[in-house]
Amino acid sequence: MTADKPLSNRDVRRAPLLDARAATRCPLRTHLMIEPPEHVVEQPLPVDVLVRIEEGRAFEDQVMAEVAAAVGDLPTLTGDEAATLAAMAAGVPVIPQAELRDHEGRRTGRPDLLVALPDPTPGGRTAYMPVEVKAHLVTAKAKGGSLGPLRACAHTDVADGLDPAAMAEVEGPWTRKRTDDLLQLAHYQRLLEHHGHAGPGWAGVIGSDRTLALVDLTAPTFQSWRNTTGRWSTLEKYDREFGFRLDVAALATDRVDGLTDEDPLVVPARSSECDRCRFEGVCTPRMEDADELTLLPKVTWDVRQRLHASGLTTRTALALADPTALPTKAIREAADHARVQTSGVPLAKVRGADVLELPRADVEVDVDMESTADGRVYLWGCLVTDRRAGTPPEYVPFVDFAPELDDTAVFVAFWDWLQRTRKAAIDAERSFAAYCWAGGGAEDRYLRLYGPRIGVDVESFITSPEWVDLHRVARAHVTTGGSLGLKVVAGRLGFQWRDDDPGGGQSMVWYGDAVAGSHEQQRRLLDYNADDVEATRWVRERLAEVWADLPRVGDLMPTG
DNA sequence: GCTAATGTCTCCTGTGGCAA
DNA sequence: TTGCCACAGGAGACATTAGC
Repeated sequence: MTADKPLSNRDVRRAPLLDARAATRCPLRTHLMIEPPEHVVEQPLPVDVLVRIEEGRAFEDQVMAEVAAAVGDLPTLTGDEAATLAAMAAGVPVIPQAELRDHEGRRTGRPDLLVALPDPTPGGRTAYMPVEVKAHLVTAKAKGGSLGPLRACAHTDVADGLDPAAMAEVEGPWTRKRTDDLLQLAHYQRLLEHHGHAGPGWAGVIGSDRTLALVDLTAPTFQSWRNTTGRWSTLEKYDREFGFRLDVAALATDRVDGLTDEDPLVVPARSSECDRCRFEGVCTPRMEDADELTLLPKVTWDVRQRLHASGLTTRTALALADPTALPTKAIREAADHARVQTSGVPLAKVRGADVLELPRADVEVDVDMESTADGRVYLWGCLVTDRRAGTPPEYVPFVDFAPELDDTAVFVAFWDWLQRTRKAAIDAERSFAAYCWAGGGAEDRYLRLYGPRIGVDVESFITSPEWVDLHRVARAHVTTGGSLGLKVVAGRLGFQWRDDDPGGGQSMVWYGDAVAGSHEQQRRLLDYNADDVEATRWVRERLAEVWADLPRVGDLMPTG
């Protein structure tokens, strides 16, 4: 299955070569990289993102070193195209850090490894499959979000030669489906085809547990766009996505060279990529000016297209639409978000939430934990409030900043204190409740991790009415017109954090300094955690106070 | 009894939210 | 950046019903 027809409808010969990320990247970013706007303010990546990237590179270096040790005689290419072509021509079994270019297809790429396959190409050359090293899981526990049964081996098995077609499927785990990984491998496969060294479509990903998972790029994998009967292979999806970016790049190049004044093929639309894109400061004002629909939660590009087709092209138009005429629940919710965003109110009651059902108790404990990058909790922070006594809330942290973290001991101290506090409340004939802002369920997950480890029954506590997820409560009652994260909801209710940048990821960086002995960063982490538990208490108190005065989302109208 | 239409249920899959 | 979870919509399997 080769790309036997041009992927683009335009003359792309002057467009720059696009790398493997182009097919998954925002197409407008591809355009702006070629035709950058005048005033781009470079936004440095968040520190925690940079740390993750660095960890990913370190992992890759380590894996590559292990592969080199297993192979014994690995050539050193470090991105040399001529050396890569020479190595392939010579049939070198494993080629690291390859560099491939395809000027006709306007492609360039650097696969981590090229591994020779047992059967040659129809042209009699050595066939290769591309292999990428990724610092994330390549296996899944179940069918959901997977490619199917796993075909896998140890990463060092590349030293002995691989025959993916002859490998048996592994019992148990499935192959995780990650679109960005798959399209990247498809990009390398097309590069190998260009040079006449492609295999039949096998590729591999070495994951964080050093499993080498084999994938078939020709297998039906993706739901065809607006086609419910067929499925596309990874290569077909890649061709469609890459071909569109080529169109975008070709037009951008022509505009830069003054050959056309045709409008760009893409307009700014919000996606998760925006948060780490250097053009975010350019696109967001444009989206605000255009009253762009994708500024609303859950309005993806596909939903936006459906709304445009029905004549709803702005947030204001959607806010004014008759809810009963909107086709799906998701779009009706998007219309409610539009009402909040266009009316300028910070918070509104969701439909059907007339009575505030917020569990309260005489003794209330707000809980928030912080954990290390490898998933061990070093801090359980608690804010205890005795509402009957009327005394000020007290922050009680259970923490270990030692280099040799004993996270189980931290949990034991936290759990014992929580149960003692609960028992004392009940003995004094007072009601008790503990609150968290769970969202993704991190607190529950860690309780279930540590509870069995120390032999205590956390399950009956988690499922009891005494353990309250305030995020769930908030979701059932209010909308911000956007995120329902603690930072947003508490902020809309007037809470202010002491630290300028109280992001969860930032705290991981502070933790590294704290473990190294920085008392300043230890204090900062405790303050940050104390603010988080104070914020959940604030949400509970303020929500009860302002509930009666909050507008109903159905009553909101766009202003201005 | 066979077939097609319809309804119900479960699983799959994509997406978003949240945390670290 | 990754990982996990929740949710919603769609697809497919299966059961039921109506018409012949």
